[in-house]
Amino acid sequence: MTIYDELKARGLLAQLTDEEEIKELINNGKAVFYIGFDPTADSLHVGHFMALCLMKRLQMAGNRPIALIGGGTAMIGDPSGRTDMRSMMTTEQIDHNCECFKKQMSRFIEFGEGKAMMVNNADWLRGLNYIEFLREVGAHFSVNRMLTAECYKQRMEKGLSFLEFNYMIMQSYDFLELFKRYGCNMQFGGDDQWSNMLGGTELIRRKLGKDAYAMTITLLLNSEGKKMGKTQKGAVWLDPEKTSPYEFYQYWRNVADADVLKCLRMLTFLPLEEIDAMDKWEGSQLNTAKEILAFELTKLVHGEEEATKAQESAKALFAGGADTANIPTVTLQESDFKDGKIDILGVLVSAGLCQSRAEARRNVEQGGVTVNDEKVGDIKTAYAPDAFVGDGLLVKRGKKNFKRLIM
RNA sequence: GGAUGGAUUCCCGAGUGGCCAAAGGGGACAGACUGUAAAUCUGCUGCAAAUUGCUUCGGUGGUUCGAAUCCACCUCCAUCCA
Repeated sequence: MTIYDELKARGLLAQLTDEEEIKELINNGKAVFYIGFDPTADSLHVGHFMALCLMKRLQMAGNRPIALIGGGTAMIGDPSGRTDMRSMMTTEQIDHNCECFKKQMSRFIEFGEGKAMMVNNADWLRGLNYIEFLREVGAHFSVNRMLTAECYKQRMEKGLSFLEFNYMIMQSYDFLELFKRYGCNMQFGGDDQWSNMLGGTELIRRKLGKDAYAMTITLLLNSEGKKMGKTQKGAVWLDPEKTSPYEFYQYWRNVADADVLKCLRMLTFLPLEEIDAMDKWEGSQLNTAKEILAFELTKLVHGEEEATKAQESAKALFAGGADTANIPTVTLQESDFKDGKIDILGVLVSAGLCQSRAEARRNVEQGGVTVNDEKVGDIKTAYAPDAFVGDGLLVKRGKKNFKRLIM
C-alpha cells in the first residue's frame, strides 16, 4: 500500500491542490514538506499531535519533513477558526513556548543531518522591513480575494484587525522562503489552514513561476462536529505536567462510540486491517476498542510504561481489584487540618477534586462522593490525620474522578 | 473625525432605583438508567459560614438611605458616514 493510499484510507486527507502530482511526490519520497506550528501555548496539544503523526508517516515513506515553529507568525496570531482576537503575547512568552515545542517535538520526530529539520520563522519574519515587504510580497495579494477566504468569513461579522488580516500573507511568505531556502515543495496543515496555504502556493507561482503544493488533513471532529482534544478545562496537552498520562488515557477511553474507529484510523499507527476488523464490533464490545485507542495513544505520547500504568489504574478503579498503586495521589499537609481534623469538603478541595467548598458541598449532598467505596452523605464528616497513613483514603467524586490522599 | 447602537455571571441573553447573587436557554457538574458510550429524566450552577456575611453586571468618580439600573468622564466593540 502506498503512503498516499494509506493516508486516504485513514481518512486523513481533506483537500489537495493537485492530487496526481502530490501522489507522485509523496509515494516516491520526493516531497520536501513543511508543517507550521504556532507556539501559542507552552505545550503541544492533540491537534499538533496529529500533524506530527502525519509528519512521521511521510518521513517513514522517505520524504523530508520540515517542522516550522511560528516564532514570527505567533506575533501576529492566526484568525482562522476564531471568533475573537487572540490576546497578544510578548516576545519572551513566544520564545519560551518555542523552546517547549522544540523539546516536545524531538520526542516524536527524528531531527538531524539528512533527517527532519526544524526551523523558526522568527528568523526571517521578525526582521522584515515594512515598505520593502509590502512592495515585494503585498503587491501580489488582492484584498478582494482575501476577504472571500473562508478563514476571514466569520470574522467579517465580529471584526478583524489589520494585524490578523496579515496572517495569511505571513504564512504565504513562509512557504516562499522555505521553497527558496530548502526546496520545500509542499505544505501540510489542518483543514482550517487551507486558504492560508493556498496563499503560499500562489505567491510562489507569482514570484518564482514555480509550482508548489498544499494538502490539508481532516480536522479531528467528534460526531457532534466539535474539535476533539478539548475539555471544559481546556486542551488535552501532551505535556504530562499539564495533562497527566492518566487524564490523557481517560480522555480517549471516554470518546463516544461514534468516534472510536475514526480516532483509531487517524491517530494510531495500528495496521488498517486490524482497525477494519474492529469496525464490526458493536455495543459494549466497543469498550475494548476504546481501551485499545486509549492505550495506543498514551503509549505514543507518554511511552509504554506510563500507558500501562494509566491502564492499570483505570482498570483498578472501574472494574475493582487489580493494582491501585498508580492512582493519582495527593499528599496532605499539616496545614490542611484544623483542630486535628479535616472535613470532607476540605478533603475534596485539597485533593483538587472540587474547586470550592460550595462545589464540594453540592457534590456530597447529591450523593456523588465516595471515600474508600463508601458513600459520604453528611457534609460534616471529618477525618483525623491517622486516616491518611498507609494506603490513605481513596476519594471519588462522581464516577470518573479519583484521588488517593495520603499524609 | 461624525452619527447610532452596544458591553450583564463559563457562553448566549433578560433585567432600566429597593422584591437582584440577578429570569430563560446552552454548557458544565452530580444522581437515576447504562457499557467509564449516546439518548432521556431529576437535581445543581458566585464565594464563605446554619436563617447571615462578602465579592460580581466594561473602568473611574458622582447622585441617593439604597445603583446592574440615574449622571459625568473614560476604555473597548459593531453599524453607517468621512
